Parts: sequence; structure tokens; C-alpha cells
Amino acid sequence: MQKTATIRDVAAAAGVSPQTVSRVINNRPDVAPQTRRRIWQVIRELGYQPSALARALVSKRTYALGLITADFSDYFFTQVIVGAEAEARRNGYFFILCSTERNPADEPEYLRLLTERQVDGILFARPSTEQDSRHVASLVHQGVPLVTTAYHLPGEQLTVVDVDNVEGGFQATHHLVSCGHRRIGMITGPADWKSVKDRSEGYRRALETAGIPFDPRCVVHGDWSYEGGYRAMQQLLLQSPEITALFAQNDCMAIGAMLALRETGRRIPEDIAVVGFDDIPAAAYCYPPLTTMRQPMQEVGRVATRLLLELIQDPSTERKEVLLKAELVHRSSCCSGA
Amino acid sequence: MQKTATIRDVAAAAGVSPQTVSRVINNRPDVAPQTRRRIWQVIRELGYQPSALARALVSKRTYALGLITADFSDYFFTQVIVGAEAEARRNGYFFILCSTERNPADEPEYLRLLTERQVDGILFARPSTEQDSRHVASLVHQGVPLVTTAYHLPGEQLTVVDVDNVEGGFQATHHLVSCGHRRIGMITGPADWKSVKDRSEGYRRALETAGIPFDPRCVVHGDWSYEGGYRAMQQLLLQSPEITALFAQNDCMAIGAMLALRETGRRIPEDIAVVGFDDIPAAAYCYPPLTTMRQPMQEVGRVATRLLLELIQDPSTERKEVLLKAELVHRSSCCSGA
DNA sequence: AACGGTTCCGGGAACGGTTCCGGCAACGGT
DNA sequence: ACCGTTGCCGGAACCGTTCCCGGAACCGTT
Repeated sequence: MQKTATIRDVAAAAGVSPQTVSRVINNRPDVAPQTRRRIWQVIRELGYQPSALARALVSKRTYALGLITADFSDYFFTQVIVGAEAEARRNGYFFILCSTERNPADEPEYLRLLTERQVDGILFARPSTEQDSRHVASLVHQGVPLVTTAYHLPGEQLTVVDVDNVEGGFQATHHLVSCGHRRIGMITGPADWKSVKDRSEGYRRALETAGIPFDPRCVVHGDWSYEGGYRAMQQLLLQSPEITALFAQNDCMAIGAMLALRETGRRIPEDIAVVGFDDIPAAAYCYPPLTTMRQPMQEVGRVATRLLLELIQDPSTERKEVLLKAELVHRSSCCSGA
Repeated sequence: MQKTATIRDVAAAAGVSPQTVSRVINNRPDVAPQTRRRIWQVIRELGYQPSALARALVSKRTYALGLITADFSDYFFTQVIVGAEAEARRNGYFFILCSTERNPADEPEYLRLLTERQVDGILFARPSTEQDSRHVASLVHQGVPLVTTAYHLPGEQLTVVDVDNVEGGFQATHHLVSCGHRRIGMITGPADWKSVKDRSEGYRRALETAGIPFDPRCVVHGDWSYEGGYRAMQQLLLQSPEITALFAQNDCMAIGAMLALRETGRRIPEDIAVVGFDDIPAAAYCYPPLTTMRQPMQEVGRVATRLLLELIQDPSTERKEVLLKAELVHRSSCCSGA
């Protein structure tokens, strides 16, 4: 890589002081228009690019954000990232990618990496499992701006952006109820996820509203995967073969479940109606096309980033929780489907 | 954020010069064991973290890599990223995320961002469309270490890691041929992608090997999406209703195509066999489960990053092209399926 | 006792910017 | 003619680290 020009080279070539060049590239006043033009000219000629590193060193602002993510196979989180990245970029910030995919225990080391690089803030785009989170709490106490999506840190007050999962679970279940179903199975995600608890809560409320007693045999845990949904469905049919409807807490599991259902000869939606959650692209093209709760995933990422930037601007901003709405998308896997 | 300790604070507290502290944190010799211990002690007490920024400024090494990506909805590229991130991390590097998802024209500005931040190298995890690529060529000439996946820059010699798409297309088609099919349709991706050209070339060779004449009416372009596969299939059935087999150049289009086929009453694989490409998770759980060419996507990311790091270590390393093999996965959408 | 070689450590400059502060010329008002 | 502003610019210090070099103390030889 050829040696790059510095601010001093530009200054020398333009016959001014580095100081004045600095004023020009930062659009500060107190430079004669003519001088300004000349300096820009020299900058272009020399192909000068200010060093973001040197700048950050003195200004204490890196315009870097950390992005903690855990599962790139999960459509939800990848879409959150897309939204987040777009919003960051719009504001001159960018993300450092930290994927704890393979090993959640790497997280503390990642956070160390991020603080060493003096990121201005950190966005958590990973689920809240009940792993050790003292290192996160410690960040909060250090005053590092922090926003999370779908991750609630017990005991700490922090800014969270998420989908209203209680409402979403309610709507999904209510839809099945309103189609006349009374025996409604549910495949959840892992028990320690907040979203699972919330969607399950929505399910329960919808049943309660309809005067249907909650039956624990109608509920099986899955792991969000196709495979998991497939197996959970087999389990569910064993436990309560009489169900006429299924609420799967994500689309992958719904699709896996539908395969299991077909294998038992059940027709969808005639014999059993299915509602998913997410609205992944495959949902519209699986067989049969899946009725599901669409989540505004990119929006979650955008809003989260916006709040993070606010927090960076003014660290005294009050922490808050923002919930976005999921919306029911009608397709043919369910009673009143197209 | 509370004021953080600097190397001078540590030095003062330990009664040594900053220089000596520097030697300790960098594990250099020429420090008495006792002094070393004392300094480590102080470092822990003060919670001192060396500033990566200041370090990078003098050492000219940022340990940052740029990651140019275009399509987070594409399973292939997200998996490449996962592999790349893991490999980078293993070597003490990390990625700055640059998604040109919304607007490919942003790319030059992204590259400017990356060079301003003095990244040590850049990984392109985006397809090679025939957009303007002068800015990329300019990077090459500046001597910035560069590795691409699935992206070939015409006229430039650079390190590329990709899947052997010619061979993959050949195998997919050959499999259909060996099941006895003679009229084999193909849904490709966008015409300007290198991988599309290569897979199509493989298709053509397989036909040729079997003595089947190539019929342009058997080929339709898609856009990689479910929707695109669905529409392409309708088009294909119009053009050549007599086909008994389909090679879709990715799984999404294959799944979309299967929906279109079912809508015409065709059974899979009895009436028409289908082979996809990628082996996305949905492939095993769609209906019917999809026979497809599995790509070692994470491996592509890992290898690409490894080569990039090599290039950074020694910029004189010869540029090369690495092709990984795709492998046929048998499922039930095809003749000899399970 | 003088000498060369280690071992351990520190002073000062540098990396590439920004900030603080102050200087100088021109200008308008009295 | 004098004085306070205003516009424009530069000198020096600093951000937090590392690198180059030199120097003191100690060791064993001759």
C-alpha cells in the first residue's frame, strides 16, 4: 500500500498550516473562501483521506458501534441487522460484527474487544437466554450506551426494542379460536426465551378470553428449527391427537410441523389448521402457504439503532421499552385462508 | 462513560515508565519478572485496557477487515459471513459490516469509509453483477489486500474463493439424466451472475455428455427468489410443457417452482423430478423434501478469510482461485429419492 | 582494574489529527 | 488618529500508544 498523504502534506502543498486544512475538512468557519477552494483542490490532487483513527483518538468519537449477534441462520436477526445497518449508515456510523454463534461464552471477550476499540455504543441483536450476563450488567454500569432487541436483562433498566409478543401470540391464537377451533396445540421455542414466554402468555389469554381451559398437554417445546418443529409435532400428536389447530411460535417449526402432519395423512387446513410466526419468505411458498404473524424485523433494527444513537448523543436519555406490532397474514394453512 | 486509565496512569501507579508498561502488555522481553508481576497487578487494579485506536495509529495495523455484502436474505452469503467471521476472530481480526443491500451505488462510499479507517483488508461477499467496478479495480491497484467470494472482477487478477459451479451444474443435471430424463428444464438466476453462467455451462455439458441436444426453450431466468421460481416455472411450462425434470439453480426457486407445479396438478417426483442448489434448511422440510446440491458455504467464508489474512501478512502472495466442491444430497423430489 | 556483554529501564520523538489560544491585518465608528 | 471588532490564520500542546536509542547496573574475564 503506497504511503498516503497526511494533513501536513496537504498543508505544505497548499502553503497553509495543518490547522487550516483541518478547518476546511471539518467545514469550520474562519477560512477565506478562496483558501478553502485551494485546499480542496490540493486534497483532491493528493487523494488525501483524513485518518479516522487519528481523529477518533483525539475526539473520543469513533462512530463505531458494536453488533452482538448469535444466530445468523435466524431470519429474524439477520433482518434486524439489515435494518440496523441501514440506519447506522444513514447517520455516519457503522457496525463491528460480533457473532457469538459458535460459543456464547465468547461474549465477554467480544465486549472487551469492543471497549478496547472504544465503540460509541453496542447493539445486542441476540435472544435473551438465561446465560450469565454479569459482563453485560457491568457495561451498563460503566455507562456504555446499550440497546437490545429481544433481550431483557433482569434487574437492569435498559432500552429494549422488541415485537409485542404477548399481543402477537394472542392474535395468532385468537384467529384460530375465531375459526371455531377449541383444541389448539402450540409449539413453543426454548423455554428460557422471553419471546417464548410472551407468545405463550398471549396464547393463554386468547384461550381464556374464549373460555377454553388451558391444557398443558397441548403445548410442546421446540428449538425454532424445521427439524425441531417436525419432532415437536410428532410429540404433540402423541400427547393430544385430538387437536384441530396448531400455533407454532415460528415459521420454520410450522413448516416442519406441517411435514409431520402430512406424514400422518392429515390435510391442512381441512383436518388441522396451522398458524406460524415471523413471515419468513418461505412461508408464502411452502405447502400449503402459511398463515402467520408478520414481524416488522427490519423496523426493529432501525428503531433500535435510532435509540442507540440518541443515547450516544445524550447519555442521560431515559431508558425505555419500545414494542412494535406484529400483524396477521392470511394464507391457506388456516381455516379462513385464501 | 467514566474516564479510563491510560498507560501513563499505570506507569505512575507502578512507579515505572510508560515504556515498560508497554513492554509488559505486549509480552516483550527485557522486563524483570518481579516488575512484570507488579505491573500486571496495577493493570488489574485500575481496570486498564490499552487503546486499540492509539495502537493502530502507530503500528499501522488495525486488525479490522471490511466485509462488503449485498444480500442478507440470501442464505448463501449469510453463511459465508458466519464462516468468515469465525475465522477472522480466531486470528484476532474482526469485520466492519458494509451492506449495500438497498443500493449498490453506495459501494464506492463504503470503500472510502473502509480505507479511511485503514482496514487491513477487504472481503467481498457479494455476487458479481456487471455493475460499475472501477472503484474495486482502483483498490486492487492501491495494493489493498482483497479477496472475493463468488465475485470475479474482469481484467483483474485477484484471489477468489467460490464453489465449483460448473461441476455442480453438471452433477445436478447428470443426476436427472441418469434417472432417465431427457427433457430437462432449467431455471437459472440473473444472467449477469458468474455462478449462473457456470451452472448453466455444467447443465449444457451434462446434456452433451448424454447426447441430448440443448434446447433454449427449456431454460428460463429467475431472480433467486421463491416468487421468481414460481413465475419462472409457469413460464417454463408454457414454453416446454413436455419436460419431465427440472434443475433450479437455487433452492428457493426450486421450492417456488414446486408450488407452481402442484398448482397444475403435477406430482413430484412422479410427473416431474426437481433438483435444487444450495441445500438451505428449508430444503429438507419443504414438500416434497428437495434433492439438491449442497454448497459448503461456511467453508467458503473461512477459506476466503484465511487467504485474506495470508495476503495481509505477505502482500506478495500470489493471487489464486480456489474452488470448493458442491455435493449432491438425495431427497424425495427426485426420481431416485428416498 | 579495565573491559565487553547482558539485563533492565527510561527519554524523546513519532503516528495524524484536533483544540486552545493568541497574533495580525483590515475595517468601521467616533 | 485612535480603538475595539471581526475575519483569517498559525504555534504549540495533546490524544494514547510504540519505536529508536542510549544509559546504568551488574556480571564474569583477562
